[in-house]
Amino acid sequence: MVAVMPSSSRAARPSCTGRTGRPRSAEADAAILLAAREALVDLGWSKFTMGDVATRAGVAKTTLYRRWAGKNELVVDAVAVLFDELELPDLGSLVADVEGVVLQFAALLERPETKTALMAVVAESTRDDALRGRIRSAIVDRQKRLVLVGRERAQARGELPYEADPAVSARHTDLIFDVVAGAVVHRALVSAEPVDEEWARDFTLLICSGLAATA
Amino acid sequence: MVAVMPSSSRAARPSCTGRTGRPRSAEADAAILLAAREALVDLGWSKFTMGDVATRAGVAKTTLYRRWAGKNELVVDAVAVLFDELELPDLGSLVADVEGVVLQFAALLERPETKTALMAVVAESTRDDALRGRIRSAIVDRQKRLVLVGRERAQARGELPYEADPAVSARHTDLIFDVVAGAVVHRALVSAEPVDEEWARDFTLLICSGLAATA
Amino acid sequence: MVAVMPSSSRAARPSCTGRTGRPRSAEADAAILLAAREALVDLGWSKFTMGDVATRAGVAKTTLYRRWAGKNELVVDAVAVLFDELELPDLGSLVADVEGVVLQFAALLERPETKTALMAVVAESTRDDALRGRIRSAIVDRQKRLVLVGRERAQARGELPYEADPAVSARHTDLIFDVVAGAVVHRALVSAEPVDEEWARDFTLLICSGLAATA
Amino acid sequence: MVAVMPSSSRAARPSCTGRTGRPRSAEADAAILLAAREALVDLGWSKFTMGDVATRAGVAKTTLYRRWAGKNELVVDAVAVLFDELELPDLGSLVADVEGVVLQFAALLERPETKTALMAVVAESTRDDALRGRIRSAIVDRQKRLVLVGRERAQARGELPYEADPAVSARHTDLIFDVVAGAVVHRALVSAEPVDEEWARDFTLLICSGLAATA
DNA sequence: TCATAAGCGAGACGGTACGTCTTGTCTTCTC
DNA sequence: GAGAAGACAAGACGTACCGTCTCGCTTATGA
Repeated sequence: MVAVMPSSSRAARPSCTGRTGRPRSAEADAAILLAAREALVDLGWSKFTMGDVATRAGVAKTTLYRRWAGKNELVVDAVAVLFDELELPDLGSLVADVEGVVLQFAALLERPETKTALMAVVAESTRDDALRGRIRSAIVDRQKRLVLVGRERAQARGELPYEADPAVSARHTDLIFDVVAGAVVHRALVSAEPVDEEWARDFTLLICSGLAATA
Repeated sequence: MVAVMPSSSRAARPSCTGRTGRPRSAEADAAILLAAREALVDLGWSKFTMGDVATRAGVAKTTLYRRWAGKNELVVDAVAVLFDELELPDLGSLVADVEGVVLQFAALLERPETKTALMAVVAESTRDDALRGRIRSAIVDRQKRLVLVGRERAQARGELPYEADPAVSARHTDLIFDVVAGAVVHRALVSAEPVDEEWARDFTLLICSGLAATA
Repeated sequence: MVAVMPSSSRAARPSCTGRTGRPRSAEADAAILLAAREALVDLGWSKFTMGDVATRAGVAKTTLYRRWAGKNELVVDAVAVLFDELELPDLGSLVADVEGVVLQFAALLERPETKTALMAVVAESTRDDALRGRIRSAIVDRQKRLVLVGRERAQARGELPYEADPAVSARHTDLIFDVVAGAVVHRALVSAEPVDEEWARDFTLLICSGLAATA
Repeated sequence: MVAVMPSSSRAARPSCTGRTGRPRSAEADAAILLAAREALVDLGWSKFTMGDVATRAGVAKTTLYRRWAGKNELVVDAVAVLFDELELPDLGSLVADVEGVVLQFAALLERPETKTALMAVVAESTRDDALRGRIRSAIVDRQKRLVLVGRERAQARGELPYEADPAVSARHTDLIFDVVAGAVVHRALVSAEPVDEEWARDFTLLICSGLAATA
């Protein structure tokens, strides 16, 4: 389990530079992110409003806007922490590890706050480079660790060969990440079919066979 | 290329049932869908408004709401037709066919109207069963034909074995569809990296190897 | 009691000039005016809509607009007939006659359709000369007969002198009409106090004393 | 001339009770009432819209709705202040005073904003008790002062006797108010004839004769 | 008798206003 | 100077009516 940085570390700089005046409340930060997740659960993305989050958090709207530029940024931060809970189980084989993480990821995407928020912020990010960058650094890149760890374990076990060229290795990492994450997301949210053990087994078999064959 | 049904066939109620009264204008239908695509290109999802579409189409807002319940439904119909342009090229081998359709799909996702709309309506559909059904019937299920055609060709060529059990076959179709579509969408929209020929080749190789190995 | 002309006689000319084609339905006319009065009772002026009247009358909106230019005109015709029911009772003295007609008029203004419609169309008529003319000919001028009859009776009884000059006589008629109608309307609708027998007696006494003194 | 209370004192809630938060703008209040009167002049009642008033006042629609429940309430407040400009001239005799105030009132009713608004809000008030109360307190009751002052002066001059019983006195006040206001309004707005000096003289003579005779 | 012409019900149409909601900023007072 | 409260400008929302239109049908005459 990767250590989770305090969520405020992603928010707009707290009062570091100018040290005069009342410092920002750390409690407010936590309350806002929690309230944002609750609001996502209760309302979904399209009825999610900044005013509602402020009310739930017992905070003034100004306090939200002082920390986040808008609802997109706030929701990215609110949801990102959930993704950090993912971890690669060590089940003794590549196939078992992949299947385990697929099911973990599917469980995460079943949570209403994740389900409704993830696609929404990605949609917004198609027109907002800064938001895309935020999603990438807060969510996407952080989870690539799972692929890296998985490959290392498989290599240690002798299931996959070592790759000498770091560029090829990075390309490989990205490819696997897109395939796994994309397939699970598509199954869960677009096809709207359950990512159950059967599907996970079929999918894992397909991918791992491909990996083994192309190695 | 699959024949495209007239867009009004997807709209709420064409003047089929009730035969009295003034019939709905087919021109209005076409103008609205065109205007909706233009608005998506110009404004993206979050600035897309029904009023703006009405103005662009030279139509009253009520005319939109008479046909579609809201912007979600309208956008699904406006974008669905673009997906019908996809077709599986016959390039002589499974690998080449898959690579071709991956690049086609990537080109479609590069179009600003598709890029911005697809994730947005999927995000909304997580809270709206009717919308989910509409997406499925207007977009998802219609494109599974690509997988079916591809498999048939590969089987005819001897690249893949015939599957006797129709249930297994359907599971297989869904799996491949989620893997291919999901991976391309994730690469293009979440990772926001180009789906170029190199990536398409790597991805196709991985999948086809897996398919061959698990056959 | 003055004979009431059929209401359609006030509507835009029925098919007199061009005599071919299907003639307008007289039943529709009656049904519409009745429905209009019912709608005024149920909804008041501001919620009164042409579409609602059409529905109540079991008639298409076009049928209304073929006969009346808008809701103002329709309502004037719908309520005008109610005013024609007023008549001057012959109670043996000017004071008694005036008191009787005041109470009749007050009863008419208590009816919800009259109450809500009269002020509304007068308000609209301040910006619409044609409407003002329609109100005058359909309502105001028709009721001046009450003043004329009352004066004639009073003159016959010797309570009021004969006026030789017709211009002075007409001025007098108008003055009395405005005073009586205006006072009752103001009491009933603006002050919103009951026009009961006590008020009618006080008012009649004041006016008749004035008439007697200025004669 | 009676002192006019600041118009905001009639608005729903000035920032009296809750003392936190940004206080309501007094400038906005004044600008809105002015804009409302201008809109009445330019457009009349039926084309008068809240949105138009907001635009004219350089204010958002929400700012209007925060203060007034709808156009009825706003217009009552916008027009009420004009009625406060009426005052009873002291011309030495009851007849002259009444004639003076009749002409003043007629001049007020000639103003397009008053003409179009007064009857309209009265019409609406027949279905809205709160509005009726608002009209009464903002306009009707405030102007009864004119009758009271006129009677006091006439009593001081010996033109009218003192009335001992306060109930009779109040009844008398209401009667005279309804007769004078009603007659002028009816002449001006219903009959749509000019309230000129000749009519004012005839009317005043009739009323004062009646008052003298019944005293 | 049958064409012509208007009336009629139904309901879509372009417009416009409604009253509410949300956004992101600003203003006031309190801590 | 942060924070809570809430007013503010801006503008989209989805609904309701308006008055017009376009259908297909009905009902009268008059050729």
